[in-house]
Amino acid sequence: MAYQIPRGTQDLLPEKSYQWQALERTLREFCYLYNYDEIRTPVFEHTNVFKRENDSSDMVNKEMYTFQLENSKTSLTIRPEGTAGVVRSFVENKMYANPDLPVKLYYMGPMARHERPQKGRLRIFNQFGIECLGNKSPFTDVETIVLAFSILKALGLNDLKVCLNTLGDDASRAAYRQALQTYFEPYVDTLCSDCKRRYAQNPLRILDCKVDHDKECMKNVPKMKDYLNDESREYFETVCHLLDELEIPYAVDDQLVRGLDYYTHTVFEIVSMNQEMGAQSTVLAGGRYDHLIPYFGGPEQMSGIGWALGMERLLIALEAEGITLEEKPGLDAYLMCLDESARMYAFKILTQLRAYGYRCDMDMLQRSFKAQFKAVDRSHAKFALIIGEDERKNHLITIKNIEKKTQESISQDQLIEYLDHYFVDEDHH
RNA sequence: GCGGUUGUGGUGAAGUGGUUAACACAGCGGAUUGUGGCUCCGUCAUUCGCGCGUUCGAAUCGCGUCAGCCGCCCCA
Repeated sequence: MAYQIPRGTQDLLPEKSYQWQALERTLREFCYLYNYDEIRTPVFEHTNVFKRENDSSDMVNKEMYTFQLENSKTSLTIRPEGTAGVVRSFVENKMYANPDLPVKLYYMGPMARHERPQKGRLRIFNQFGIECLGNKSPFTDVETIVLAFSILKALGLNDLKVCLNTLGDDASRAAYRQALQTYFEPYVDTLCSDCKRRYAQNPLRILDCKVDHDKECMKNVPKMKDYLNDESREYFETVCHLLDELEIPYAVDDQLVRGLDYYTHTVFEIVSMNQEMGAQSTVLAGGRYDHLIPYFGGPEQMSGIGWALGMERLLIALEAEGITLEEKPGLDAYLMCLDESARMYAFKILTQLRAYGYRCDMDMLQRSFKAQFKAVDRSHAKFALIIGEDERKNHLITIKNIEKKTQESISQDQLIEYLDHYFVDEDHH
């Protein structure tokens, strides 16, 4: 093989494309219902849109596809996530001036991260996400979670777990961070090498370390909730209360620390509990960010919240639960051309059928009668239209109902009427 | 970035140093010049991910490389 697709990328092949279209349709319908509008931002941005000061995440520091063209000083990065570009656009286009805040946006498209591929993880993968910008209210937080949960439920998923936590505001977080460092100080030497690094950089990450998870020192770690100031605690309690009111099931998980550094207050994840998911079972994740809009030059104090779902992972979760969204639909009719002298006649009929809105195709390989009939079967056509020398001479079409195995010859100008009768009157369409 | 595992036609898969690379499915042609899904016959990989090496001889052995899968890290 001379050419092959780059590692960790994949072609969306025709047999799967109907699944994707059905998924995209459902996502758009829900956004329409919740009054979210679509935004499309570039697949690459200036590198500093993603690489922000103080960001310690692997995604930003080790996994970005960053490039610089030979004759250019501009460093560009293929987007590893959707939020930064959307917030950049929100500010750049002064959408914060919209009288009706929050501005509610959704996006979908490919993201690129240089990671080692495995189940549920690709180097180019597709995310669908929403961002709700310019309003800070527990109702807004809950609206986004309800939207997320409703979409996954509507798609048919059952083995779901909604995990929820709060990171508090800056003051709460700083206090907690300090408390963790004080707590872990005597234990630093016993922690894994990654956690030694985390201890200094981002001690919150020690909490969800799998290596150190069962160690003695993990039992009495300080809890975030004990370091929340009143405002942060009340905000989170209201979010929980509203979810209870709406009967959205969730579990508060105080070990939940999102990977991206920009989150504040509410963070959440929806995980598929299905055994077949492999190690990457988080299907959807998001949270509130108080600092991103100001960072990009928008109004101080303006907050946003959003989430993203991995479309490939979602499709894995659906498959794991035996859910097929949509198969390729069969043809209305397949034209069999039995004699080359009749090809033009058949081709005109094909074109006419399409002009009338019928989904059809014809044999182009001059195959045997038998082979053409097999093609009819493979196309799952309702009708086979058999056209040869006799039909052409007499302006006839032999039409065979595949399911009923009945067939008759009709005149060429009766064909549309014949099909309309079948598809419209008998409601087979 | 680290570890494990795999790589033979459109698909599944045998072959572990010796002239023509099993077999099955799918495809195509025919038995049955215009009525399929059954049956039978025929046909379908100058080539075994790619490169280099060992050898008289390599799909089979060695090295390298690329890729798939699974896990770690991390994340959707």
